[in-house]
This record gives sequence, structure tokens and C-alpha cells, in this order.
Amino acid sequence: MAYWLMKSEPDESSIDDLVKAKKQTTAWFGVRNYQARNYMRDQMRLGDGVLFYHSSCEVPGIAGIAKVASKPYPDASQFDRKSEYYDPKSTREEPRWQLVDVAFDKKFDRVVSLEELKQHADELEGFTLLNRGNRLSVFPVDKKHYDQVLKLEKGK
DNA sequence: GCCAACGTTGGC
DNA sequence: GCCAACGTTGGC
Repeated sequence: MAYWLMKSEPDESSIDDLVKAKKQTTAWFGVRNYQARNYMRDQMRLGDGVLFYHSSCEVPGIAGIAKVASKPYPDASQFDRKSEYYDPKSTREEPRWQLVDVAFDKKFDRVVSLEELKQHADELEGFTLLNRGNRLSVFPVDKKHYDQVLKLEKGK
């Protein structure tokens, strides 16, 4: 089983939205970066753990945990002319963008903020989120870092 | 295939 | 709103 971090702007889709969603599951639409897509398309497996990260908000940080809940399939928004994620270069025959569904697992009692994570940079050595200039919205996380985040959330 | 210009991400 | 970092585009 692998672990991932997936970023979302809470204005757009937050951990609370996932709680309220039908079957507590959502399609992770709108990723338009090839590297992020490739992780979803080629490497994610059902049941993989996902750190749900809130970005571009008052307190950026990890808000909870989700699980990969589907195999990859085409992102419908790429075909929707009215969507901000519409991609005129994509076709139904050869869709460019793939996504997975993500299911709610757990909301943290408190957001483990980016600031707090930075304060624990020693234990989190190598955690991609803390790398300089990291902008990727989907990337793999080592189990040790995943576990460390859970420990931090519990105040250990 | 290089690389300058431009666009986007995302923290601050 | 600023801007560093980095991805993408397009001319050559």
C-alpha cells in the first residue's frame, strides 16, 4: 500500500465537502499537470492512503485522511466547454487527463499546518511537501512521513 | 532541441 | 497583491 499527498483549495473542495459528499467520495477533477496525472493514472491503487492538504487558504496544512477509491478514469471536466478545466486539445477517443475517486477516511481534530510541519523538518527530512519550490498537487509520501504526520496530529 | 517569454501555483 | 519557483509554449 502506498501513500500520497493531494492538495486542494478548500474554497473549491475541502475535507468537509468530502464528508458531505454522496458516499463521502469525490472525483479529484481539475489536475492539469502531467506528473500529477501520471501518479493518479499509473501508480495509485485502491485503498492507498491520502493526506488531504488544504492550500491557498488561511492556514495551509493537512486537514485529514482519504483513501483512493477508484481506478483511474477520464476527467469529465476536460470535455466540458463551460468548465474552467476544459481542454480543447483533449478528445474522448484519447483523453488527456485522468483522475481517481477519493473517499473520506478521517478528519483531523486539528489541521496539521504547514508551519508546524516545517518546525518538524528534522523528523520529516525528505518529505516532498517541504521541498523548496514544491508546487506539485499530487505526489507520493513515504510511509514514515505519513506516520509522522499522524503522530504530530495526536501531539506526539 | 534550445530557451525566452509567459502563465500558474501557492506561501506570505 | 507580491513574487519565487517552476511548467508550458512557441519561435527559431
